[in-house]
Amino acid sequence: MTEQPTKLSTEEQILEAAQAVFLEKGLAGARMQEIADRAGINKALLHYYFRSKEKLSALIIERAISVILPRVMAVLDTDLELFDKIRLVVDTYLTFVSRNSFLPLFIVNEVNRNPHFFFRAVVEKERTHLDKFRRQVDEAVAQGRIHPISSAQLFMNVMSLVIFPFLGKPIIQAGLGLSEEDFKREMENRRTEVAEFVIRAIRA
Amino acid sequence: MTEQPTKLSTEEQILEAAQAVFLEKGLAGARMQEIADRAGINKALLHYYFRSKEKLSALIIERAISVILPRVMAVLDTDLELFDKIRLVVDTYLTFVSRNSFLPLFIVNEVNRNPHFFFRAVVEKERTHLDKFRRQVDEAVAQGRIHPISSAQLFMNVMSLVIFPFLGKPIIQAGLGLSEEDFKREMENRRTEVAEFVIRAIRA
DNA sequence: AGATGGATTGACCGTTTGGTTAAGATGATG
DNA sequence: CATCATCTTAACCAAACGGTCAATCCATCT
Repeated sequence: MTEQPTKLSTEEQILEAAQAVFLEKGLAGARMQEIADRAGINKALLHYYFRSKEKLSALIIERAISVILPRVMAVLDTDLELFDKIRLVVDTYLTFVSRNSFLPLFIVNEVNRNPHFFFRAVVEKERTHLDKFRRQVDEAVAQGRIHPISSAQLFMNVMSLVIFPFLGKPIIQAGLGLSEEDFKREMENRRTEVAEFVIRAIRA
Repeated sequence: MTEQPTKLSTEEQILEAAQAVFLEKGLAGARMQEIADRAGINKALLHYYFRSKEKLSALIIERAISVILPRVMAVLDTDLELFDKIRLVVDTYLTFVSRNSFLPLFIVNEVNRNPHFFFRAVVEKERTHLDKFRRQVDEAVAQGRIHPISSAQLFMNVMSLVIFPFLGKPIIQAGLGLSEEDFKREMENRRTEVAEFVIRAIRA
């Protein structure tokens, strides 16, 4: 029974602690001391590995984005038929974010606070995937298979329906009087309901 | 031509400056010095009017929420037929937020950071309005006028479609390659498109 | 003019914050 | 065992921060 919980390297311990604190407190609210404490190390060591708060936070932001963005983009890039693609992207995203429910708020926050960084570092290489989705939508409209809708609006709608509930969780919970379990159950329902909602909205 | 831009009282000047800084930098990122500077006053005077950062921020948060929440709730409380109600709430919200585009991010942030405050201070008195909307939806489902959908899911969907684009603006802009004017135009389109999207999705 | 009381200020204070430094562990290598 | 680079620490530092204070300003009233 030698306790050895897959001992993480100091660097990995720091990154996990940093991610936890940054997601919880936000960029400005996070303290280097707290990150060090949670990583079980000294504050000096923290600066030894990652020279400054800025560099550490930039790393965490990039890590957070690069973990979630490709997941969605990969689905949008498949050759699935449009409705199935919508079903899959909704399910993929909701499944993932349910296990990382602080991520959306953090990303949305920092991307708004520093759009340029996000724009250049991550999106420009991923835009091709979106082009494929856009053509697919335009084609379906042209063929009369779906109601006239711009790909931009449809993209926004799917993103909104999938991401927002995690950002607005306390508002929704309070507004509807949902307990933690209630909310979780409703989120589970969304895995199928959102896609069908969208499909009913656009099906010709 | 006596320039006199409706000279605000010192207190009002402070509140406006505080709101601007808090929305821009977030709660933790905002500095009392910057608020004082923007209000054109001394930092000591700032504490003379509002004793601490906490009390000032609590005021701004409450102000922000109480400005936007009743607007939506009032619409949900009207006797309009369901589809018209959806049209109106979408239009009302989008019109208002377009002119206060930093508000949603700020509110979502602080409500997540301190849900209890939000829950007790604001929502409990407003939940009655939502009950009316919920009954209306349940009734429409029972009568077969709309597709089976829980009022919770429908509420989340409308909220999502209306609010998220403002939170995810940089992501959407980058993803779709929209200029500032492009984005603004798409948001203008949403004023009518979102409601019709929702109605198509639920109409039996 | 003098007194009163709220509004306003510059100078100051204690604490917290991100960051540094110099001195030691530690462990692999010759 | 000596060497050397990598880790790790306690102690420290300057700057920034929220907040306070005594002193002034200034309009109003007597």
